[in-house]
Amino acid sequence: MQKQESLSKNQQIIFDFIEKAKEPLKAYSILFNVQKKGIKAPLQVYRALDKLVEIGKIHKIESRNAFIACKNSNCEVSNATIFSICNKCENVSEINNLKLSKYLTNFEDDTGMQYNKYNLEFFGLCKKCKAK
Amino acid sequence: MQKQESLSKNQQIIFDFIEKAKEPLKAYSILFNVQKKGIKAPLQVYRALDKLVEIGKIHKIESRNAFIACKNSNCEVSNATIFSICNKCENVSEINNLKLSKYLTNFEDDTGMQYNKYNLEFFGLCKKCKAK
DNA sequence: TACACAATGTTATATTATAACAATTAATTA
DNA sequence: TAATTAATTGTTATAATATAACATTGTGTA
Repeated sequence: MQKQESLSKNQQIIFDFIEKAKEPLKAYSILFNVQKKGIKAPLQVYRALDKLVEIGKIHKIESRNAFIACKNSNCEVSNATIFSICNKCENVSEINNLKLSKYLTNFEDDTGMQYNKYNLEFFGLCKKCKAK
Repeated sequence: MQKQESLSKNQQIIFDFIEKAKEPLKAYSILFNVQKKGIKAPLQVYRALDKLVEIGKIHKIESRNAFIACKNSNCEVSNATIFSICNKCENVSEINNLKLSKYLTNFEDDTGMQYNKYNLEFFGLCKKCKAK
């Protein structure tokens, strides 16, 4: 059985497209763009996206319903993500801050709940938009 | 002009319903349940939800597309939310941890971006589900 | 009272995502 | 290598989530 060392055909097509992009992509925008590669249906896209998220090659920006390639090798292990989102230009970037990620990974509340995953999204104005 | 000290009719109906609920509610489930109160269209629900989120009376659980009443008076000021989500029973609760929220509110990365809002969702198994 | 703006009502439609089922491909193991 | 098992694919239909556009009504304030 495939051990996810390599991606399947559709997964590879979709990952390549997301990785090349500079901003998070929406599922139907991906669909539109990979139709020339033979991917015709939403479900083909969503299945690949699900898998890619699962194995940590991409992340979903929940507040935007969009997908972005992982730039942080740690994520593949931890399933933990931290993003910075500009509310004006919609620029999204992954925050790679060891101190913060450690803090969150080790976080325990008083309920005895055990966390194996978290997703954090920071919103604000990026440097460029602030200057305007 | 109304200063949001009081809610409008639709806002109040929808807030009351969400506040009574013990779990996060989806927009169309809210719609179905408030139809007897005269709210007939999705847009009426979404408009009220938008406003209630904006003024901090409710929060959106982004990963679930669901809405929950705020149990933390600080949120109304800060727009900062931290949730704990059980992946099995789907129980969601707001984490009220001053140390963590301060840490996040004061967080600065090296991009010079200024954050005025964040949303954090922790995932795992709650005590009950872990025991099973 | 007149103005400005928030909120409402309504219809239509856009966007995001999954169900269900059949067929195929790839790794495992007997 | 044949049989087995699981992942992946293909396809059609449909469910679930959310917004556009426009007309109207309510409410606070100058």
